[in-house]
Amino acid sequence: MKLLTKHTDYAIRALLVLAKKNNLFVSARAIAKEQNMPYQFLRRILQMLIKHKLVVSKEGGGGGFKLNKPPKSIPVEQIIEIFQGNVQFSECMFRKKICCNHAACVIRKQIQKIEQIVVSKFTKITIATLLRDSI
Amino acid sequence: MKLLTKHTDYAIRALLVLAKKNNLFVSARAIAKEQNMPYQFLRRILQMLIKHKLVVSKEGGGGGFKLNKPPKSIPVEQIIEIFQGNVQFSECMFRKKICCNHAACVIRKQIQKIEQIVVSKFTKITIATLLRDSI
DNA sequence: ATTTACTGATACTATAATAGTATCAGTAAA
DNA sequence: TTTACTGATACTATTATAGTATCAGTAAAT
Repeated sequence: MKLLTKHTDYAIRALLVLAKKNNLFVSARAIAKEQNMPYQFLRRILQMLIKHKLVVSKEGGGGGFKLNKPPKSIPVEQIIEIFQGNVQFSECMFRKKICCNHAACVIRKQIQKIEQIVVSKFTKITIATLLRDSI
Repeated sequence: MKLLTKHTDYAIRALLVLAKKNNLFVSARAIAKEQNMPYQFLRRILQMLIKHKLVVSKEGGGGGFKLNKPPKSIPVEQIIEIFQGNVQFSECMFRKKICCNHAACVIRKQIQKIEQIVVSKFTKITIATLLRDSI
């Protein structure tokens, strides 16, 4: 039951680092070192975060990344969506083909309920709440 | 957020078929046909269910499988454990190595809470409750 | 100007998990 | 003795996950 992949996990930790440094640019190198993450892997993750407007970057020496919105506006749910796709409805789908019992499937309905709970939990957890808890 | 793999999904459906047929032996062939599952794949799943004492088998012609306990004593949580391993604590572990921030990790604590909720939900859903809902 | 510290973009590889297939040996009812 | 079944196990295909490597460009510092 792996709820988070490494992508998501690293992304959250990177965003927490940026949140702590407030409005300063922090380089990928510095984040990777502090959080003990593989540098090139982290860089790709940061590129994704830029594409989804969660962070902005500054090129050149002294450049790096900083948050593009307040930590309270970045729910973990959104980060999961970026790196793991839609949280709901991935069950009972198989290779783009909807499972044969789609409409009637009891199991699917139960799973959906649980997924909805998980989503609502992850929506309430934000970079801000994680930051608060980690201090 | 794939909560169930095909193994688990097929296992649940197979157990539902057996629950419906009550105390009669049903062959893997018949289950596979009714539920539109790959036959050999299902057979391996049934072997696992035997190993974990959820079903018993009868060899030879007219043989097959039947439940080894009442449907209400088979929570979905147990089936998940059999095919997907322990539901909890799989997060923040990476290749048998515990993540560096193990003790202090805020994210891990939040995930654990959510996992516990998921587990408790899946414990309440049993073959009996699914059967009831499907009629 | 040129070195240095950085990002942008993208191609590549390794490993593990998931899903599915195939085969042979044995059992028991018809 | 054929037929319909299970037991056991080896094999393959596909996808997801994780991680690496490289080249081009930018901008501050010297």
